[in-house]
Amino acid sequence: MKTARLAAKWRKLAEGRCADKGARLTPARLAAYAEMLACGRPLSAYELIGLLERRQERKIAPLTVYRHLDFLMQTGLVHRLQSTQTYLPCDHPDHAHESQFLLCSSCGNVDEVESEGLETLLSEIADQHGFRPDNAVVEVKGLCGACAGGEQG
Amino acid sequence: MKTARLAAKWRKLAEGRCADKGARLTPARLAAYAEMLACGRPLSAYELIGLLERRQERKIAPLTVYRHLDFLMQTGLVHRLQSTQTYLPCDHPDHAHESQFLLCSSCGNVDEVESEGLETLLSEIADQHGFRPDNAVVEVKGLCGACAGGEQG
DNA sequence: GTCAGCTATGTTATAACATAACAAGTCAAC
DNA sequence: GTTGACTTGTTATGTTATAACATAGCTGAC
Repeated sequence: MKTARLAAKWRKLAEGRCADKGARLTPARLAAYAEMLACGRPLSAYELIGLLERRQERKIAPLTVYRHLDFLMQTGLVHRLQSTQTYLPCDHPDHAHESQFLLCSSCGNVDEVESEGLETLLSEIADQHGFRPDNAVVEVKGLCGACAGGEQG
Repeated sequence: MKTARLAAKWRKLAEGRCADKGARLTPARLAAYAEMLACGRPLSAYELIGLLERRQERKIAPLTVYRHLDFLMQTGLVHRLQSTQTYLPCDHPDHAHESQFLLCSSCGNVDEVESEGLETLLSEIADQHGFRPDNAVVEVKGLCGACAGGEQG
């Protein structure tokens, strides 16, 4: 199978994470992951299908790719951006974590950040409302430094 | 047009908010809003279409309802839950605000909360990353008090 | 009042996102 | 090498959202 080049470091991390969970990082799954890493920006599922089809020169059914995405999300290698319905490789696949995202409306770049303070505060807020939190979606839209800077002059 | 009953208080608030913006709260828009309020839980666009069709005994095109939803979101009367692709009347339509949501995975109930502290913290985090925030999606999934309590015994 | 221009709505079609059901292949354990 | 679980392929369909264009209705200038 023709796959995008994937830096050894990332492959090692991905394999490690799958091994931890007894999950099989098959060639097809690795190919999807590699393509996402190579792309460097969030992809819709159908964009990913297109890239994989071009790379492998064959048709790939949506369901196939959705299954790969589900797998990669479960292993923590990939995140889904709820507000744009796109998928993005995790920036810190070396450890489990909750993530928050800064999405630039101008260039489309996405910054994945981790803030313990934010998680704590969210827990407190939930607690005040008698709510037992499981996981939180935090996606901030705005302008990244480069785009905001360029705008101001 | 047959529409769901809408408490005078809510209608006044809605009319006020539209008047402020020079926006026209037409019967069709009001009908969509009233249906959402009457329902009391988040609705998908197509669920809303179904309710409106039953109420008015005629076919309604998706685009029509999406337009009403866009209008209601712009005027701040309705929010979209990104993580479930559903729509929910705002709990505090008397003033503009950013909102955070607590979504119960068990009963489907959604609590809309406002936390200045959270907004401040999000701003700080954005700032640390040279990011200029515009708006933030904050949706916490978990169990509401009632459901968490029932589970524990 | 009526005409022009804007806003809202209706209609038909299609794009984009996601899953269901079932068959076939692959891999690991025994 | 057979069994059983997991993975992938195939076809079909469900769900969410928008495009393009026509019609209707309000609004303000005259």
